[in-house]
Amino acid sequence: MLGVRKRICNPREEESELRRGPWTLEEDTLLTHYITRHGEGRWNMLARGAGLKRTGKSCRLRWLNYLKPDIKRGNLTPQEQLLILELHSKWGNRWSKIAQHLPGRTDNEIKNYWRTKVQKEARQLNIEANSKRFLDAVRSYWMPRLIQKIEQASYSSSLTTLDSPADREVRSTSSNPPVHNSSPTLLCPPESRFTHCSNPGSENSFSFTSPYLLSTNSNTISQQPDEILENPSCSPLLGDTVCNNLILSDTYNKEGSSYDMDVFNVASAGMGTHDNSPLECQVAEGNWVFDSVEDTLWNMDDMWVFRDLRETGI
DNA sequence: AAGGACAGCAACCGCCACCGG
DNA sequence: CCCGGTGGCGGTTGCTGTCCT
Repeated sequence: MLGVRKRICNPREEESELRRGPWTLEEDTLLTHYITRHGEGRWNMLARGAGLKRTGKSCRLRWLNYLKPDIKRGNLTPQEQLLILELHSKWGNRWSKIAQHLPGRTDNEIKNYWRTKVQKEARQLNIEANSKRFLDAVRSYWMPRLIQKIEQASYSSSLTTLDSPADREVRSTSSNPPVHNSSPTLLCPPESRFTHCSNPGSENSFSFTSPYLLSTNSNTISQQPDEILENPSCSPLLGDTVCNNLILSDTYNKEGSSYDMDVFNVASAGMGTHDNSPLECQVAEGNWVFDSVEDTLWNMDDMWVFRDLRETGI
């Protein structure tokens, strides 16, 4: 598609011969230099002023999604993925609103993530991507799974820095380390994990590093979720606030979901209200607990083995 | 080695809200 | 109030690289 010219639809476009398709390095340079000198805005004028044969919209998109200096590249962290799941459950496909809470990430990137990763899973499960069933699946399994990863990463990094005898004592008496258990079951039910995450200052808890907390430590973050900003009762324990708002807001504690991860019937957790196709969900070969902490990219494929009961005839 | 399938993602499109004349 | 320009947003497309057979 390189160098593809826009279809000539009217005399004005014929006159300007607007370019389409991938941007060249030269175009990027022109746009960047022009914005550096003159700032953003008035994109149609900007495009002409910069000598670009592009629409203002195209220039805006290129700048916001690719050229802007604070754009963060690379895979989404588990924290970011967790945040996306939570915010999407609240706001739906409000990508730009969600992106406001992920510094350096664009709405386009988040949208692509959702479509390629999350919706793909929904298709494989034969669940409507925005259905209540899927929302429940996300809340009940994928989000706790991400939290687990975050916890593991946090604990792992803390081990590398904790080396005094006192620290070792704390470690040896801690009730919360991610014990390497050979059983493919949860170390503890999500409720208890959330409990100790709600007390981040405790000396013997390994802290759950919430995405909001991380964001607060970032130089670029300027916003927090609306609830936190709007609800004065959420302070002063930020970790507590985060946990309550982020995780325990809805179905976790209310629905009495079964957390027996060996075999889980989706319908028993309040799902299956939209169709009558109960799914059997199994944790894939112990991955729930012992995934490599270095595996920072959340791979849903290794999380669950779903079988449609209709196929198995159970 | 070749080519088909698939995933990831940059870019485009259409719609809509806002704003100034 | 109307209208045209502009920008923002969500949905969609299609190119490219990678994996698989």
